[in-house]
Amino acid sequence: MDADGQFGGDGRRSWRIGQLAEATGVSVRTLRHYDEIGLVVPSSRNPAGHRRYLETDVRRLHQAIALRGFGLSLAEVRTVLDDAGSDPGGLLRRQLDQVEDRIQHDQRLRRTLLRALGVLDLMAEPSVSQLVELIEVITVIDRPLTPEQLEELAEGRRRMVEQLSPEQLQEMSRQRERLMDQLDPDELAELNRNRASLMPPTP
Amino acid sequence: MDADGQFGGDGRRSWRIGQLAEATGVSVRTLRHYDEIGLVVPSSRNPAGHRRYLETDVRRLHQAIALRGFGLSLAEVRTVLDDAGSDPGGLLRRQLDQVEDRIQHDQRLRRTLLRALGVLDLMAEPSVSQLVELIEVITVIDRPLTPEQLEELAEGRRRMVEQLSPEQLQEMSRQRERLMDQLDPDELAELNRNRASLMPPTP
DNA sequence: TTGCTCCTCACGTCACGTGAGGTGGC
DNA sequence: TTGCTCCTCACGTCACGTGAGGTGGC
Repeated sequence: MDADGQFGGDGRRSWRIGQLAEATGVSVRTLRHYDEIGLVVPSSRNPAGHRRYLETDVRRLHQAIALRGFGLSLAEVRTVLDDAGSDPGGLLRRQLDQVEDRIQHDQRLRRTLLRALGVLDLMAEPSVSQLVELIEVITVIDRPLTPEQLEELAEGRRRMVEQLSPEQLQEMSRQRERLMDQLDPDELAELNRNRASLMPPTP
Repeated sequence: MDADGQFGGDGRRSWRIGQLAEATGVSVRTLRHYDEIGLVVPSSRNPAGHRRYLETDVRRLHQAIALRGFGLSLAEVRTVLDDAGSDPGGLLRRQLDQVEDRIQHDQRLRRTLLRALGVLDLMAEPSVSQLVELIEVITVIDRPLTPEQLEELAEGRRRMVEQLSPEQLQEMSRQRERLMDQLDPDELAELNRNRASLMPPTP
């Protein structure tokens, strides 16, 4: 039986590019790319020029995929695999720093988005232009709203509500419920805290 | 005084591209790029072809920068600013989902890196090739090490230590301290927990 | 013999960075 | 007059995706 592989004269298993892609979850194009840049070059080709990957190539590929998963660029992956006397502890340490920075940044972004969702809910018929103003308020000012801004929001809401038909009002409340339903309890709690924090501090 | 701006016949302030870049923190090239793709096009040019940004352009730019900060692509920023009847709540919601996914992914990666740093510390003279094997063990297997693997690590350590001079041993311990010093208390605690969890469960 | 897999170009993507070579403005 | 700022090409980056057009393998 030799359905998913092939054995050379030396008895060692070899892989076709498609089989290897399937087995590792990367694309055939990716394998060709790694070959092109010399990162993972198949040990041989068959007479027709088809790539034949041997065990040693497969191992190197697995290593490359793992390192890439650590966030290394392909150039960095190459220097590590070719061991340019680099320092593994420092390498991991730098990667750790990068991930932690990105987590920090994303957590700030997450809070901003939750805050924006909170304010959006205060507004009547939040049009995109209003959203954009809101974003400016939140990101540029990044402070609790002034009483005037709150009044402006409330006034806009009143004006809109007056002009809406009962059906439109119902639709709005349905939309709002849908939005709230999509938030998990943690997010909802944070959103409510944010909404409260938008109000200027009571003296 | 007209040192950092210019007023047209209609009395409205206009900005030169360099001033605007300075004020907003984006590069001049970025402003030219936004002009090229029609995202933020200056309202006019002076006779020599120099871009003149008016207040309205500056506002649009601020909005674009804010939306880009939310992780939108420039194409998405454009559709939002040009209001293709898009739905702001859903937009924010999708962005929130994306950030939360990325946070999850990065937190997993962070744990893997900490785990790898922990194992690295168990090894003697961690060469890059050992690091790479380690990575395979951690990412592919992702389970506590077997007694055999632990013994292999310990054996490698013993063999290395035997061959090292006292100076080399001292240098190694210095390096290890430096590595540990760079970790904050939270990370150290997690690393120690990880190191403990690498051992197979005691029956 | 027929699909299926493989091959090599080669252009496209995304958001700009980076010169090259030249002209206007204070 | 001298810098400084501005201008327009136009290629480079990064890790592939996506055809186009053709050939080998089971």
